[in-house]
Amino acid sequence: MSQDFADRIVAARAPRRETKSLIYQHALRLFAERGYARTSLRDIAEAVGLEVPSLYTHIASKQSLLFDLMEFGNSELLARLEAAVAAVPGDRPLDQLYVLVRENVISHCRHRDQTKVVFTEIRELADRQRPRILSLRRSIEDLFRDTIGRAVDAGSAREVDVTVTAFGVLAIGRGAATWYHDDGELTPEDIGDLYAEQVVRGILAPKLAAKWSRPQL
Amino acid sequence: MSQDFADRIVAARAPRRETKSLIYQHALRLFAERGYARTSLRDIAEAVGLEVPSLYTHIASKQSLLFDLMEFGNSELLARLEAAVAAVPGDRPLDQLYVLVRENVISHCRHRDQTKVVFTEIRELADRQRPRILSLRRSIEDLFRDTIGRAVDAGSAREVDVTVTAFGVLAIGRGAATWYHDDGELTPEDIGDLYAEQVVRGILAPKLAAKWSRPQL
DNA sequence: CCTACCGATCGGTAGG
DNA sequence: CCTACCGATCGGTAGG
Repeated sequence: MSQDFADRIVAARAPRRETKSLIYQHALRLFAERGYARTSLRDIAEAVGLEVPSLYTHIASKQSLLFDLMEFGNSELLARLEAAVAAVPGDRPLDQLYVLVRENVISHCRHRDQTKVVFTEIRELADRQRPRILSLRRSIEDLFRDTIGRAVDAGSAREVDVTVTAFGVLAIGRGAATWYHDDGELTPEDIGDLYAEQVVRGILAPKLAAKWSRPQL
Repeated sequence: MSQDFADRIVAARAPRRETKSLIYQHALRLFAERGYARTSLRDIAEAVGLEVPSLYTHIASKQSLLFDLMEFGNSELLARLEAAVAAVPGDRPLDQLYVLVRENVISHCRHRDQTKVVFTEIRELADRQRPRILSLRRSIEDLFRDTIGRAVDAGSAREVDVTVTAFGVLAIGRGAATWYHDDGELTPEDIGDLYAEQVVRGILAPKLAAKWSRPQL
């Protein structure tokens, strides 16, 4: 066995974290651009600067790569949203909804690749992997449902269908990821404020319409 | 050449319209379920009850099948939306917006497979085919932009960003296609009314908030 | 981390 | 509308 061969086998047994990170970065970008089914392991390997079999030092399969990206993407979004709600007192549900919608829009604009992959490629997961991702997604939906529900219960919002309203709000955020560009006139914060105000006014109790104004954050 | 062979060649030269229709029906369903890239011509042929080469009596290629479905889906939606707006006088832009949002939601709920394919598979089109589809999509967007813009100009709506608002409304409709089920409690019309009211109230001039009510259709 | 390789599947064609 | 077939590409493995 030559020195060269030995070095390469050692490299395979002591995988570099940096390489793994590059694999995930390029996989996310390529999955978002072309879709999971149209991205081959050859594409990913080439982007990273490896041969295909070398990828298997770092990942278990193409599918596990997708699963990891989807789990991280959903978890990160959920954490951001929970932090946003927690920053506003619970007795002001309309303001909580405002920051929730705003943070959701901002996150989707800032992490467009994550959004595209997370919401387009669910059907590509194995049946065994899917429940975990759906569960995370449901937690996000529940956060919106709960906040809207408390605004209704407090009499600050009209008696809207909580689930349908929540789904509409979530769709607006995902939509932003499909058209937002960094070189546009509006920042993610601008867009977040714009949608948050429309959503709150859309369900606001009419008696509050004249005096409601955007929360000072 | 046997009688049997001759019959089959004749059948190929005189394709039945019914067969072509079945191919498009099953292709739409399968593309919506699994995605274009994950649907093989073998899947489609099997669903229709043919062998793969027989498909080519009716279609030019897999890609042309997708293009035809996307062109039809977008054209049909545009026609429905234009009809909805035209049914309301032009001097009532808020009511026009209401019926526009409502019809958009209803159409997406009723034609979920079309929605899924039309908005997910654009990247699968050839560069030569894509402009035609993007042009149809832009006409739909313009219809919303124009209606919202006239509501703003008339002073009935706040001075919102017309494009961002239109994209939000369109996203809500597309979103409905992903979660609506025929066996739910709400009809497409219910959901259409719900979202239409939220959208109109969301941009309504505050001075009109107390007295605005859903248009009688 | 690489070379060499494999079975499966793909869209599509030839020819009748 | 079918049988027979093809070159390209896929995810992944053996072995060092």
